[in-house]
Amino acid sequence: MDFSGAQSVDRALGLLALVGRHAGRGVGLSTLVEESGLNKPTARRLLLALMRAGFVEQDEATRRYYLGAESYVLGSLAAPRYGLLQFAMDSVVRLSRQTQDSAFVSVRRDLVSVCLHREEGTYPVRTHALQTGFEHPLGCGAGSLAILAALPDAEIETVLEANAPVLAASYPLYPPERIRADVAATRARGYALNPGLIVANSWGVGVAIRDRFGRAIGALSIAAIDTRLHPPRQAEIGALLAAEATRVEQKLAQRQSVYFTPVPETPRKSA
Amino acid sequence: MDFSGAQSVDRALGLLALVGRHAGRGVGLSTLVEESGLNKPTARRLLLALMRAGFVEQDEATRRYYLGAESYVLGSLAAPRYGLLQFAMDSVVRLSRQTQDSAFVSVRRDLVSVCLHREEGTYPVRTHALQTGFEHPLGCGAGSLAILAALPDAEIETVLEANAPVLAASYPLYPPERIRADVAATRARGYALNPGLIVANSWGVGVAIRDRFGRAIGALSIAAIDTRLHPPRQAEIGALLAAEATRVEQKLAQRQSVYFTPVPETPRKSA
DNA sequence: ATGTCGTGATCCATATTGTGGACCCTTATG
DNA sequence: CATAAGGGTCCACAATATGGATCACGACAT
Repeated sequence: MDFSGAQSVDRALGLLALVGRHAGRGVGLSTLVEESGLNKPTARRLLLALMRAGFVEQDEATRRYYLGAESYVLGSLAAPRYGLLQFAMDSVVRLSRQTQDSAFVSVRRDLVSVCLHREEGTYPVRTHALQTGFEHPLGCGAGSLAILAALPDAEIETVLEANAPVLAASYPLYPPERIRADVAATRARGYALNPGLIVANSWGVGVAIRDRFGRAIGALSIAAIDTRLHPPRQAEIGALLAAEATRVEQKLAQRQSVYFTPVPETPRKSA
Repeated sequence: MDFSGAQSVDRALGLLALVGRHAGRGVGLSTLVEESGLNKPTARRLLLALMRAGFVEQDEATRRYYLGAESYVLGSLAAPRYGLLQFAMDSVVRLSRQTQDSAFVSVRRDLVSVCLHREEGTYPVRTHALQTGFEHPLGCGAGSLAILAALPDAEIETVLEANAPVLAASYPLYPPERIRADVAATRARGYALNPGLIVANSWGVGVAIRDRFGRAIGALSIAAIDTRLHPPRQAEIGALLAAEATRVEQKLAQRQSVYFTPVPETPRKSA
């Protein structure tokens, strides 16, 4: 038993994450096969295991795969430690109401940022470039860039290096130098701007959310078509985002201190 | 490739669920070995895989295992489908304030009920029989019994049969006939009562939460020492719980209909 | 100091376990 | 009614996980 081992577990967990990224819409087997790089029998076998454990469910009629109840239970149990969504929800709703555009919370997950929630705007022309579950390398997209820019310089370099292959392969508009420049601009401005680099005409403004120790753990952002994000409105929205980010940070700090209250070990029953 | 297969995945997912049941407190390796029935090298190897994927984290200093960020992300992505906690949170807080006792939301997970959140009461003498992450077979404990009693009779029998081994092994005070009687009493009364059967002197009152289709998916409950749960107060609390359960059900019904709005398939980037 | 118990982590020969190319079935499509 | 696209499955092959034994560390107790 050296370092690695348990390869089927790695693959299964990768699949599970993949199903999660499609939550809400559901995924077909062939999409999963394609995105995971596994082959059909293997993917299916692992999905059966995930279903046995309740982490994934399959719609009998459409045969599409969705996250299962156990995934939800697990996340709820992890919430005291990482509960960004529950504290950011109010802010996202408020932002979307105030701006009439779609608002988002994203969370940092290692080298990428994942969109946890999208609150639909009321303005009739909307961009659907970002949806719940979508992920982008840190630095690509408004929220994602806001998170990156809030990291220490050394960490930024580590992240960019680790992301280099993905960036080169799938984000042609994002060479590392461009991201470094964006980081500088973000810091100078106070908010991150994505001028339609992922989907043309779909612009975004984002601000980072930090934990009690000052580490960037996520971001709030707003997306709209380019004509609705001219510089003066950018700055306005940037200020709104910053104010809401502060509120979220306060709630987080409060709950985190509760969480770190020592809890005595207790006997338990297990199934 | 017949029906089963992917056994290491089954074990890994079992371990993951187990770590979740200890979330907040963290678990040591030996506890996991004991509770999972695996042996040390295997458990460790699987935990390494879970850590590689970010579902589990290990505290460098204490070597205890906790749920990781990916678990949280996954749960947040599953929330639109199963979001009980986010809709019940308000009610639980209110219940705990009103009664001064500890209040809980539990969710049904197949044959058991899992406590998703405990809101501490203010009354100085408190029972700690139920904590976040603990699970009991359906029928054992106030919330758990409330859920069971809300199921169709046929399903109750199926559940009791499937749970028979666990009940016999770990719940000596809960023979199936006793549970059947409790179900009848619960239905007659309108709320479930646990008269200290899991931990002596720790009583509980619970009411089920149903989804839009009338299926019991979880429960709200209150726990206190026996002297604080004499019959008149039981009934009072039962009414409070029923009122809050209705509120949660309304929020759920609303959000569920939003969820089922068709969403067009969209191209995505994946890491 | 030093013995010993509890816990965490790891080695490595064994055989059980997963792998994936080829194939079948069902449902949409022209 | 042909054809394709997607979902699901078989089975010979070999790579993979398994777990008893062992080591490493820290916390007491002597």
